[in-house]
Amino acid sequence: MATSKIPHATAKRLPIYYRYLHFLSDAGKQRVSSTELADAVKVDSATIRRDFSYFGALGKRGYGYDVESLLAFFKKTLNQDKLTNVALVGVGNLGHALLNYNFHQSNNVRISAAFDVKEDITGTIQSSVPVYHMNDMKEQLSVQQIEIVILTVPSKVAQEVTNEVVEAGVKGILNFTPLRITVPDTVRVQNVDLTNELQTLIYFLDKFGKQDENKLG
Amino acid sequence: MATSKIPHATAKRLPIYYRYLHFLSDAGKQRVSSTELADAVKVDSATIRRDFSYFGALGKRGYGYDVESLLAFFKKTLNQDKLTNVALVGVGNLGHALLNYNFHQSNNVRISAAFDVKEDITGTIQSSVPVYHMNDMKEQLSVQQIEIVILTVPSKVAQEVTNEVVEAGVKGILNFTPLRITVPDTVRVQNVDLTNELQTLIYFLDKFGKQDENKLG
DNA sequence: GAGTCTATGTTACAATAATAACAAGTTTAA
DNA sequence: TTAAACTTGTTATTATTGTAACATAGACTC
Repeated sequence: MATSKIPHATAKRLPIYYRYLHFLSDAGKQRVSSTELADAVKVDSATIRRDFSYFGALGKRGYGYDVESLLAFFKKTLNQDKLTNVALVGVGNLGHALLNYNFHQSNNVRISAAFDVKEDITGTIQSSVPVYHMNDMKEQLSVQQIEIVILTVPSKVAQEVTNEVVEAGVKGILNFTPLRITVPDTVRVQNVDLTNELQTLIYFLDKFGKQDENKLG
Repeated sequence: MATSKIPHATAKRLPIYYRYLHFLSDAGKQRVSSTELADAVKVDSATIRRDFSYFGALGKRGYGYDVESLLAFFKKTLNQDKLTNVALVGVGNLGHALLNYNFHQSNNVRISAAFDVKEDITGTIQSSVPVYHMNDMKEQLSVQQIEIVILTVPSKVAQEVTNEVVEAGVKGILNFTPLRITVPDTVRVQNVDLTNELQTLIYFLDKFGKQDENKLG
């Protein structure tokens, strides 16, 4: 099957396409061209056509892509046709915000359990999500057959907690801690590093600034 | 100057190196090798040496890198030696979490102003940050000479607000909205798309799952 | 229904990034 | 002081990603 050798770079763009198709569909648009898409998602039109072509001929020459059928195709490809249950580990500032964050809106994802050590919230329901004590994590993850975990614990305990969720059979971790956690290669980690993003922005900004100065000088 | 042609991929890794050097310094370590670093930050040791070499010869053969001097070098390179003031636009769930998020801890960044339209929080101070009304945004951004903005507004108004901050002279936007905003090419955008990250993770997970099945079958 | 127009899918090319390999300094130990 | 061990910096190689170009299939017009 062709889908087994989708380039990483392509795979990362699929959700972006998917979301914009959703938007077009909601707006009642029937067809869309790669150029139009390119403008909206800021990806070169040739890249878009190339990305799509890995999945076969999804469009029609001289016409473009049919919004509904393309949307349906990506829905299936991105597993958006079935609900994915995930767990949130660490209900601090960021964790709380993610509980409220509407992953479910354009995304068929639900946070079905949260875990923390703080006695004042364990046993309660936060933003419609039950919060369990970390002691019960392994059991709950197994029972609920949760394969994906959002990690928002303090970095001090990040590796320790990671080991635990891996033992519980988790296969994917969305890692919000600044640490690069160690996992067996059957487990996939996606890092979201807020500080990094900001620092990178500052770094590039400064470079640009200097260039501008040169131009002026 | 060599620093003007640092590859993008390298630049994105600099903050990761910086943070780990910080950790090593705090732990009192004197020296570190590329292999050791590689293990901690999950980047190939050759890649690390290559990355570093863009900035000149930072290490010593047969010895490794001196933690303190490397840290000092990156501190300067990443502009961590001076405080960067940023503004937060949109004080919703995520915005609130980011106000509490400790950017300042290992990062010399401070959120010095926040903006929103909600009358119940404008004029108040949230997590030690004054919240202004969106109507005063352009003025405040200019007065406070803020060049970087964290964008956490509803996607509906994302482009509109973007235009405004750009007019106010902002040069970098950390975009948390799922929309790919349009800016002049003097402005840099760094996208942080939480839904995307999660979807990408789900996508890859599914592919791996299928592969495993094949292996078993 | 023939001709023009349009936008895909693909092929060829260019740029960027990652990895491997190793020569050349430095350290360390004897 | 010498040699073995180590680790960088760099060069050569490979892999990945992005962009350009265009032939081709199909849509649209009259």
